[in-house]
Amino acid sequence: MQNLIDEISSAVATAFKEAGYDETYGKVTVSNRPDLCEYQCNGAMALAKIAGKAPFMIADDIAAVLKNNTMFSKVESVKPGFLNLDLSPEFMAERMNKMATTKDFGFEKTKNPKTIVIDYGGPNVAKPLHIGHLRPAIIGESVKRILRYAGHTVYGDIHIGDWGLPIGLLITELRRRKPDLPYFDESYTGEYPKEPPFTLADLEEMYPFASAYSKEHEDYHKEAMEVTSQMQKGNRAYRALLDHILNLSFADLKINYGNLNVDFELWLGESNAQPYIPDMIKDLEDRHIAHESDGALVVDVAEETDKREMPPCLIRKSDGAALYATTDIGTIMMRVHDQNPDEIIYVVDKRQELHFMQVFRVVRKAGYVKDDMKLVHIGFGTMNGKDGKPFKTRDGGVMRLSSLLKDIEDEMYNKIMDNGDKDEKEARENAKIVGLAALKYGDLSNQATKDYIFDIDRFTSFEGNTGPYLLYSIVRIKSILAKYNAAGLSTEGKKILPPANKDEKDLMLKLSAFSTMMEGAAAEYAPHKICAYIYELANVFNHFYHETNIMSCEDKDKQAGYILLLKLTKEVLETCIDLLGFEAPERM
RNA sequence: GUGUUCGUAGCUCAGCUGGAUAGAGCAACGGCCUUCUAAGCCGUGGGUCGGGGGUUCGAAUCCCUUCGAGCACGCCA
Repeated sequence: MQNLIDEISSAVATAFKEAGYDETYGKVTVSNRPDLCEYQCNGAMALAKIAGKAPFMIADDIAAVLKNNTMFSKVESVKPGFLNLDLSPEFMAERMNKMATTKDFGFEKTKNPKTIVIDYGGPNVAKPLHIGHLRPAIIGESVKRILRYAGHTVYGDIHIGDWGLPIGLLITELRRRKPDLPYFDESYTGEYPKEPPFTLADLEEMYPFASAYSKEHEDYHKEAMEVTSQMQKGNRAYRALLDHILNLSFADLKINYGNLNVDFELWLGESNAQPYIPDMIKDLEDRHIAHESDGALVVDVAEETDKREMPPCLIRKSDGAALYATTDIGTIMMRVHDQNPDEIIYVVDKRQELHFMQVFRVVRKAGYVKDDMKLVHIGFGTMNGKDGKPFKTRDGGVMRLSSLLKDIEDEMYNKIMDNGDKDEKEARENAKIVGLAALKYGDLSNQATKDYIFDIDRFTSFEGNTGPYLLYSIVRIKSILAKYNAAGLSTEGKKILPPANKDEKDLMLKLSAFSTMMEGAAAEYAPHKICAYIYELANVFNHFYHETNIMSCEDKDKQAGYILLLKLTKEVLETCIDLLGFEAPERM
């Protein structure tokens, strides 16, 4: 079903044509002066100069044509040349009923469905998730859901860091501690044990130790580099250890991402891209796309139109090792081979903008991606503390994600209990659900590209533009729907009636904006647009709720109409929060 | 140094493909619970949209300039 804005626009455009003007000026927008009208068209003013006619005269002509259109209850041309429009209640009701009974509330899926890979994880093996992994997970998951809702086929890839020196360090440290393991016996030819010789906790303790130790001891560092190199070349024992490390890490990551309500279709990592690298480097050399510079192999990616200095992209170090960019190029080749996507989206810290610009240019220059392949870097900003500096623990360290989640859950729990809830078990469960919503909404309601201030008190507040406020609004609707059903009433055969007052109409107008909002959110990868929308929707609902007595309404047709309207509101809100990656409890 | 992002109310943020009086929330102050969850609703005060110039009938929005802040700039990932 057509967008409301488009439907109105096309009616106005037709009027422009009928009045003898260029119909492309018939664009309608939601009014920025709700006290004056619901929708407005400013086309007459833009057209005035070209048409050589005063803008208000044009607006008058258009208004005259539109006067008889039953879509509108008010058509007015105002002073400089505004065209002000109100929709008729009957048209509004028809629109609502259609919306309530059409799939996805009448939102039309894209006419050009794409295959998209979205890269939004980036954790490292054997290291716990920390605060730095929060934004990519939250934003990436939401963007994935939004694009999927828009009709695309989307694969989320965790893109785990499982290839570099960290693995070498772990193996080196393991050998130092347990030299007698069969993995370190070069004459050993049998099967390696199925059970890992360490736990995840061991690994999490070993890595920081090894990392620090290697910085102090040159020979240890060299050994780790050698082990890394051997592992990358396919050393059987080291690969077996890598598998153990990966298995433990994956299991743990699944739990931790699960707690965030985040999941991935592809559990691939840097190691999976390695098979593509040797041929890729050879190809770049053979075709003289890459050349040597100070002993390293680089690809020039500067373009004439560059305003900035564009340093070449390094793809091989002078010691022969691959780097970050090399792996990312290999990963793109792997994705082209496996999913053949039309678009790849990276949800990665904005500080890496230059890196992605270089990588994207290399793959284009080398022709590794089709010309119309879209490569996007959604660079998100830093999560800062209240002091405006990057968020840290009290002692200045990097906070674990699990600690952060626990802090928020506890904070929520205390607030719920303070609020007079007596059931501790339910309070606990709700604290988890509402806490996650508080966290995600707090993050997503900001534009992804901007830095933002993480303020646990503000995010978990029940008041204002917060996750909890939205959930509360949904719960209120659920409660009244339950009461209606419990009273043995039914909306069978009933319809949403034309709005009788401003509160009803405002709610309907806001609901009608859903499709347009979704199009914008999908086109711009902008979860914050959904946040802004549901906040406004919750506001108009709460206002309506406050002004309207539903259960005590004598007129059963009217009452059923209200219920249907609330049901629609609830479904739209629930759909939206699902796209943001959280859910509402039954009661609060 | 070069480039880039940003600067909107005391605080946290929307608005930025140009339109009518720049919007929310928090904080402050004042109302509304014997009636569907007051985690709600209503109201009051608070802004020369960093400064200056330009384009335009019209600029928070586009262009230039200046000040201020963050970030990135070949062998880490």
